[in-house]
Amino acid sequence: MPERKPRKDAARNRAAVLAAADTLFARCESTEEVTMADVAAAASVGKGTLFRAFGDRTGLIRALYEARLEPIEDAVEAGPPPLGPAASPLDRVPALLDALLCFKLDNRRLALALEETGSASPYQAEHYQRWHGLLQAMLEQIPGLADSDFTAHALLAATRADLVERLVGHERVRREKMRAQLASFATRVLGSGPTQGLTGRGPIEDQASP
Amino acid sequence: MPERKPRKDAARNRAAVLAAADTLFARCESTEEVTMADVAAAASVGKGTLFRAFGDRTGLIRALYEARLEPIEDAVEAGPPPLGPAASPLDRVPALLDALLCFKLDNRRLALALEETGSASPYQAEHYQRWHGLLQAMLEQIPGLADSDFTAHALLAATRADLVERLVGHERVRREKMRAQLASFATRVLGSGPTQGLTGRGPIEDQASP
DNA sequence: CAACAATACGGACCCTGGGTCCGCTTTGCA
DNA sequence: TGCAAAGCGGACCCAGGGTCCGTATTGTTG
Repeated sequence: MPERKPRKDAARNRAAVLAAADTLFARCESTEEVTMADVAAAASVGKGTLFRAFGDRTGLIRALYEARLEPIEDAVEAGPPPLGPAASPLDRVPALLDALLCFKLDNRRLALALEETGSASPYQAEHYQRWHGLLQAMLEQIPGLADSDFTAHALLAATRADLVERLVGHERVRREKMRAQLASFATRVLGSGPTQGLTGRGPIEDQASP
Repeated sequence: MPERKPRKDAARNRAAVLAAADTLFARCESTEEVTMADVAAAASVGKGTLFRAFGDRTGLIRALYEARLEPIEDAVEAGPPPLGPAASPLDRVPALLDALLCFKLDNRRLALALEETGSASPYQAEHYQRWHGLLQAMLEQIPGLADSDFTAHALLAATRADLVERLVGHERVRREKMRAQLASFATRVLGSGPTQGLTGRGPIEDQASP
């Protein structure tokens, strides 16, 4: 494959931009108040460099987002139950939703930015496809559950960044409460209770937004 | 109250703008490709007039949206069951969701535009509050259902414009199929089947998008 | 080490598109 | 018919995403 290794300065600049963007996004209320010029300035880099490295605004946000998402992907792909592949669907579906919820709680700004960016919102993001496909496959293994495609979408919709933002930032719902509510909702949809409850702060450690 | 009646030409222009915007939005794939200048030109009106009448882009879209929404609001507020207030919650919740879904199916572009506009998406729209409040009140009357606030949000999330757009425009799910899936999903969440099924094209007649 | 591609840099520049301003026109009341 | 008040419209403004290209770095080759 044509994977050519980048020049040293290019790599350094890319990292600087990522770090600067991360800081800036975390500091402000909405990512929309951070301009590309701001990011470039904060990273001590020219706009040209910024755009060459990430293509466009969406590319930058996506890069940031996917880096943060990696731990969860690993945990789902090869981690221990209830998130990992060894768990039974009845446990794993709630676990996945909970992991996603926690992720959005910890990365509100970023998730919000990504789901708003572009036109067709989160549905065109490649990782959405992954979550949906996985969830659907799990739902299909649950007896008596039809419409796995739609159901997967509907369950994921309950973890959307702007809903989370609304509940946490506006209605002041507490983290644990929201996790419990989502779990209970999922349980209802699945048709019977899971074999174990929620514990701890979240399935994956991650830097919380300030 | 300080409700002063507008001048005749102002009223005419307002109507012209509304009509022009409607046509333009219906014609294009995404409302984002329609600029305010386009709307003004199509309505044979200056940009100043346009902005004076609606404040800003969001105002225009909202005006269009709320006009379309009125029939549903009436039906919910004072219509016959299962949408009207006489119905039991177990019938009315699915009916409301179905009405909302049909509305979004018939007004995809518009709903999409509104839910994307601004930052905190649909949750800051005043009509969302209404649907949510109503739904929550109904859920509270259903025995054995906790977390009515969250549940209402989650159910509404399943009718979000971009999800509808995704299913209909991308996955090519047929209208009736989607209605059935949503109904079935709602049923699951409510904990038991409704006392009647779906019939007809939709609860409210409305111009379909071309 | 010198020379030279190839690659990257960066900030001046462009352009779209939302929103404003203000001199002119229309309306409608007296 | 006269005269405010209300409204009109399009020239204008400006933020901000994205591009361009002359210059600077890199690292490779003899």
